Amino acid sequence: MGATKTDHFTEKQNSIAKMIKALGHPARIAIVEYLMKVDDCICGDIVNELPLAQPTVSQHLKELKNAGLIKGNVEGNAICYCIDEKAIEKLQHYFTGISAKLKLKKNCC
Amino acid sequence: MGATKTDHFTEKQNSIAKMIKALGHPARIAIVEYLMKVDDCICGDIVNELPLAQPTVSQHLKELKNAGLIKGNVEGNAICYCIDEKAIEKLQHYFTGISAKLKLKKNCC
DNA sequence: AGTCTTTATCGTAATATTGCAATATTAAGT
DNA sequence: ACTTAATATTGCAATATTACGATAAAGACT
Repeated sequence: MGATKTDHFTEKQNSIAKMIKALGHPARIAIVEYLMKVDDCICGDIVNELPLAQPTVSQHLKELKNAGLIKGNVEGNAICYCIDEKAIEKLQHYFTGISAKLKLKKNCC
Repeated sequence: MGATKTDHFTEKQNSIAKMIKALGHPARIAIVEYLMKVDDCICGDIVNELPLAQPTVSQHLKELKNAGLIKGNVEGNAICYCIDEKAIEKLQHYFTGISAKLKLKKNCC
């Protein structure tokens, strides 16, 4: 085995898991945090910022993009990557929802 | 290679990535969502709820516990697993923080 | 056209994850 | 002590992820 059995779970569960999984790596957290504080978002700057080789960073960016967490814009020679605000909001709402429901519940442990 | 280079990132980045990663699997999302809506949280019920074999579920529970997302309480013969509210809140705050900062910024893409 | 710069892709090695059958462990009930 | 029930651990096969060197692709510049 080794492959996740996605077909046994709901669309929603798979979809949210995919987004969350994309952020489940320190390099990708670092990328998002960098994009958050910077005004122009050039790929090359990200490569310089991270302690990883250029192909590795490129791969991480691809995964973030694939999960819908960032968007890429061709800017002449370079590429400008930005956080997709809506995706982050989706995650925020997901956790806010869980938190709210937990507060209405008495936890047994 | 194949191993994440955690030593090149900050403690915070590694720590949040670890929590997020633990949720980045539909089975573990399903477990958390199940624990959220149910009043007693017996391991056996989770096994029955999920479309996975008992050892697999046990492993997922272990990962969630290891990441601090759930707590386990021995309840006689069975084990009661509950969501750790504080962990979820931490995640909620993390995403709320990003969202808030993004709103103060003009995104270029 | 040739060159430089920037980013992506390919190929591959190392490691991690997923999933399960078999087995072990632990506590309860008899 | 024996048996049953619930959960964990072990061992292993299949697959995925991470990382990077080498190379390709695409646009800018001369």
